[in-house]
Amino acid sequence: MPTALEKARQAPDSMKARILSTARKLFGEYGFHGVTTRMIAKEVGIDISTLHYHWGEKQDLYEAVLTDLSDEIRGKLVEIENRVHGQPLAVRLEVAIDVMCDHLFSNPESANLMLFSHFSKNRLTSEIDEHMTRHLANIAVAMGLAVDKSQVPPQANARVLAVWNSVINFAAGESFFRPMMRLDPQAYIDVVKETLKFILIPAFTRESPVN
Amino acid sequence: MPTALEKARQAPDSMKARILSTARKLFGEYGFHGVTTRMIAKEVGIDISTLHYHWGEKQDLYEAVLTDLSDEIRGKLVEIENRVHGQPLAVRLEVAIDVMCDHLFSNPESANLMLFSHFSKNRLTSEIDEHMTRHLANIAVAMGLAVDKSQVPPQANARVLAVWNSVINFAAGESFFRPMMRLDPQAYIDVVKETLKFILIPAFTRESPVN
DNA sequence: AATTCTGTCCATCAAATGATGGAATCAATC
DNA sequence: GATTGATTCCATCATTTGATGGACAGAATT
Repeated sequence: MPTALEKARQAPDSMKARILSTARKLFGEYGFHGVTTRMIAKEVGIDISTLHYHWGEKQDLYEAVLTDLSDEIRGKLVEIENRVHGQPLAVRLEVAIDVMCDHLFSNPESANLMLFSHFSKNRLTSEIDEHMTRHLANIAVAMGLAVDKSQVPPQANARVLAVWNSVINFAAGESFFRPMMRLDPQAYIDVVKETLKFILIPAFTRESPVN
Repeated sequence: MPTALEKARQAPDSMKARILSTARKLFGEYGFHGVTTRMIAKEVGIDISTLHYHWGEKQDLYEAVLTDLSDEIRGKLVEIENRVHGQPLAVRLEVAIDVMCDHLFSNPESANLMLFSHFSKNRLTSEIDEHMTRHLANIAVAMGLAVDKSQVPPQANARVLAVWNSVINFAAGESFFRPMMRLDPQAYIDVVKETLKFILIPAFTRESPVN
């Protein structure tokens, strides 16, 4: 008998997982209201009934997408923390920027989904919000901006948000920014990484400048 | 006989202007697909026919909203440029942050609309995109990152975008960020301004630090 | 072999949505 | 006062959309 954990992790080619994956891609491109259940079903190549059978109503599917995204982000943050443990802040920032950029540019819908979920006034995602709040608190502690992850001062939260947002913006905005800069995809990624380091590192290392 | 210019500037309480204003507010809150013409008409207190009579189809109204927004942004940028002319970069940044924050927090839908129009994959707004591209080129020149506004290097564009986005993010994300930080509106604005200056000014002044 | 369970699709529904034609209202002009 | 033009609303349409009931097929279980 499969455990609850095993059941939760769908085989990646199961119908339920394929629907989730396609829904994630489309919701990331067009937002909740810009996607119809028929669009998702057609992209998967199934009937809408099959979609509803597996995921219930549209909103449930959307929330499943956000939960999936939240888990993925947590995984990336853990990976970063493991790689930079004990390093000085400038190095931590640099690695975090590189890892998050590589990840977000390989998964273009992730950044869009985060923007949609943070900036839409349809605040129907309170559970995901709490996950996000925890992630940001962890980053604040990791960056030395707070000592206790349950008591992060507003200034620390704001600084973490500034970092976090500047990273996801360049990923989510690629379809507008990159044509504007006339860069090919790889050059765009390189310029974004360089720019993020240019902007972010001096702010957090000015007490003891690297140069 | 009113000139074309006078006709273009609607009396602010004319029906056409009231519809535009309400549409702007709602599109800023819920995005293009999240708003129905009936929602706008109901909020104005009129029939949908009246809305269609003045603005044609929904998409035309949406594009009018974006054009309106673009004009407003250009006005603010001109205002900033007038106020900081001849000042050193650190001062220019500080004033720009203050003015843009004050403006965006007084017009909460503006930041959302910009996010929607830049990050949505429905790139139906090519004309507005060109306006935005020009605005960003002007900022690049004003910040000394480019000499010729018709030839802005990608790095300069990226740095301007990083600044620009970090400002509008805090405005657009207030409904998520402010509850997270448990701040009242004024305190939130103050923390945002302080954070933006903390992040942005060191990056652009590290050759000659202020301290 | 009969039964049950799971997954899939077809047909269909009710509500929402974008849009329009035409009547009614009202002010300006003749 | 009649006429014209602009504005507004009511009634209505055709599509789209989210969602469901029920038939059907195949696998698993008895």
